[in-house]
Amino acid sequence: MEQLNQEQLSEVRRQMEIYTQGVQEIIPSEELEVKVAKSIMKNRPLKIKLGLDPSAPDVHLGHTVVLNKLRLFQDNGHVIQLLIGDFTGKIGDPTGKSVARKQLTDDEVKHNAKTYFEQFGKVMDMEKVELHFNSKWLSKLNFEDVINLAGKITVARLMERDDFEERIALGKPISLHEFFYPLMQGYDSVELECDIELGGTDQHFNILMGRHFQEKFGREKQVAMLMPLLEGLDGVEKMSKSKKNYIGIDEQPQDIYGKAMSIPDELMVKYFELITDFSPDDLAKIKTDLESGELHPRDAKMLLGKTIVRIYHGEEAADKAEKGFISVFQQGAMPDEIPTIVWDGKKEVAVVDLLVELDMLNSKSEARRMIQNKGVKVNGEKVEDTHTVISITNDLVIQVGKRKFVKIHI
RNA sequence: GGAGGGGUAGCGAAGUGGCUAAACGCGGCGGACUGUAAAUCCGCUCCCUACGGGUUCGGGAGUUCGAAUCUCUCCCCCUCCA
Repeated sequence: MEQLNQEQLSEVRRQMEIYTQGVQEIIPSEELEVKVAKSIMKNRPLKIKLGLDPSAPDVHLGHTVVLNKLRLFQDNGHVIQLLIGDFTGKIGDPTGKSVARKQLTDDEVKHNAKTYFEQFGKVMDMEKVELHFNSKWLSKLNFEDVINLAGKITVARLMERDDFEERIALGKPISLHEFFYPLMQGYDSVELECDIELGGTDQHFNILMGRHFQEKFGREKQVAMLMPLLEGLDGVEKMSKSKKNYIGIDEQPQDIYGKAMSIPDELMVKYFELITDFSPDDLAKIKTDLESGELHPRDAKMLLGKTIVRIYHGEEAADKAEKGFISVFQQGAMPDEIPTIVWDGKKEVAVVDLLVELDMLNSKSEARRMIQNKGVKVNGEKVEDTHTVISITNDLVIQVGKRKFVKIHI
């Protein structure tokens, strides 16, 4: 290999520092540096792949851990390859569930891809992103091709996958088709000739399959970059839509702020590290101040909430969200902005009916319970009796629990 | 192809003719205390025309005064052997 000059060498170091920050694992880490060096020397951008599940298009903060990293590559002139697993999605990820994933129509896939595109735009420059669908090549393989592909990997190797190992130990079933999922993901990397594949640590096995197959097909092997998984609001499970423990980047500022405030303290630092734009120095200061007690955990969390809102909605919205939070939750006032619902029903309504019609609760029984538990307020006054009848007036405010408010307009 | 085990509320799991709208645990929700954190405590957790009524225990049909519990049948899942 030709020698890098001094300037190029420091450029390699600069980029490496950026890329490796906050990454859980790089496999193998030396190769990343080689790739970056080559790219700089030959002035050829690296291709960074990110695989996406076409069935869950709501982007939340968990995704942004990876997206932020991609963005850094993009900022330095490298090419991001977004791969929509439209074909793979039909087979189903081996998650231990017996229920087969429902097949998506082409329209749904397109729609979901578009949603990704719009939401990713908040983090990266979509103009420069390459978009791919793996059905393009996977749907063309015939049975012979598939057998050939399968011949390039051993069963023993496949069974090393944590999930499979676990299920074998527990005596749970593994369908044969599930073995093909890693094969397909690996083959995608062959097709895309990617230099790096990014993903969460849960993608460890699949991403290494990319290396394996690239080698079998005589291509240059990709580097695996694994980002830590972000736990959701419950502090235990990985953030995901199905667990309902997520903060969506599309959500309202107040909601984002509020949800951020409800994360367990132990998670704060991790959130700061993975989903905010603080510099390593700032992060270090927050950490030490928290430890010394100089920074109250509550205040740190408020800073976190404000920062997240700022990133996705701007400075102004962040200020507003914080002020709203202080007045509503710390001082018990009513929020400034309450969703308004136009009421064209009767003027005199039983509370229980009202709560259901406003869609604040699912059934009258639930409404009665909620009232008995002292969780319903009308214009700030607690409703004591389940039989209460409300006279509807303009701007009447109904509150359920601590956070649900609705204002009525006639 | 053979043998066996199983499908109960969001999940896990009791219950095997009336006392079961169904124990218990988890989760979830509300309240108290707080910092919409943790811990703790209290209450709730099928629906409704609500001191009562209606529909629930994989689907359907039956036996019975009465079934999640018994019979038949269909569907689905799992384990072991070949």
